[in-house]
Amino acid sequence: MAKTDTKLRILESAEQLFATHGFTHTSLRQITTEANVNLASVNYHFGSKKSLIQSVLKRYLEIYMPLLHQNLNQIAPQKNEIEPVLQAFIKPLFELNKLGKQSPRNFMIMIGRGYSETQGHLRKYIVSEYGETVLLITHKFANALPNISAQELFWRLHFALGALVFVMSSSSALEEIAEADYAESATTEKIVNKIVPFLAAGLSCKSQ
Amino acid sequence: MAKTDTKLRILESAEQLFATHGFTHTSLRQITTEANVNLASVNYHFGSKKSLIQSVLKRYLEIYMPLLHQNLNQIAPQKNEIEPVLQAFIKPLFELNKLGKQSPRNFMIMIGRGYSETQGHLRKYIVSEYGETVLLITHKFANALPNISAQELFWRLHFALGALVFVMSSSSALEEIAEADYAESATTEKIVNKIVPFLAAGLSCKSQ
DNA sequence: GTCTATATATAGATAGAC
DNA sequence: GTCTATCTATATATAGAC
Repeated sequence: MAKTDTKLRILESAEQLFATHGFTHTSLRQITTEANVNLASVNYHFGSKKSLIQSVLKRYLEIYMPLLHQNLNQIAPQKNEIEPVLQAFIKPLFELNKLGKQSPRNFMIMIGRGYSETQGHLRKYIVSEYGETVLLITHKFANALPNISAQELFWRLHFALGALVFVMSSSSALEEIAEADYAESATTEKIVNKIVPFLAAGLSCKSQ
Repeated sequence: MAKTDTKLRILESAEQLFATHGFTHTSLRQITTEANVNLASVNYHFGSKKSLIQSVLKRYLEIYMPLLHQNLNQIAPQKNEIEPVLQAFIKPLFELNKLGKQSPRNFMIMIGRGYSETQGHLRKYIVSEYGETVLLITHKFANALPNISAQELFWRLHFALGALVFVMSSSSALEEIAEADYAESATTEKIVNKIVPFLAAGLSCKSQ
């Protein structure tokens, strides 16, 4: 066990615990115990807990956002063809499997928590750091949904994000129920496959 | 200021703070300061913080669930007529306005937090306490969506719940953005009106 | 029922030896 | 870079006077 990977060990344990229990429910003591490193090493390597949280999210965004950008650039969605756009979000999500088995799920949960627990800081960070990709996102959706106004699209995209984040956050509880009630093993990938047509229909519905 | 309403004052302050900051982010000191009562009175009236959380949720469920049951009984949804079913959930939600202006929003947020912060305890409580209404819910949805299997419906209902809970939780941040970017005042009621057709389309989409 | 004072636990952060 | 020991802040909960 090389001592130089202390920083990485902290990142991996923190990610897992943040996704499971939330940022504030997770103590530095839990993280360092799980990572098998000393308590003080978090502050040595990251400065503070807040900075550790940002590092964990950054690690994902640095992989995910360029892949998303690339995928979005490769599609030319036709009118009302929304599923290819959604797939451009899904495919790079599962590229995160390379970091760890639970990473796609953890990433989504942290995005959700970043929205509701950090007073919009995460959204501002994404816009400032990945502004071009954010523009590309709205552009591709606007192409696929030319009849939807910008503000209507704004709300629908957040409904969609919410549905995804919520099932991921509650997925351990929901998976248990699904398995008990329907003898169905519900992996992250299966849930995502179920949610794509749901979101596609919602995003492209007629406005009243 | 009658001293007998200490219990009510605690409930109201707790509700507001729980919805804004979450259960664990809210301290008994914050609650009692906000309610202008003594710190020790929470434990006198409720026994513990955990029990206070349950009391706050109970207060809403006791009003909401019978109204929901009644509304569901009054509809006879035809095939693919999903909006009346959704309206049966929405209408009693705004009956909670009687308790306070922010109550519908707070209730939804607490339902969401109860799902992801309490390891499924809330869901078990609802099923055990309002089992008949839960059965009625699945029954009405099954009537409106006869081609959807039970487990597919299970997931779709949770996607819908997630979308609703997420926009409510993030609504203060999202409202700010919506107002800044689209000069649109986004009240809880407006958001709900936007989400109903979105959810209706998603719930009744064709399975792949 | 309400108050003060305090017990008890646990959090994040840091100083200083190695 | 890593460790022990500890500081400081804050949390829930309670004992006991009034």
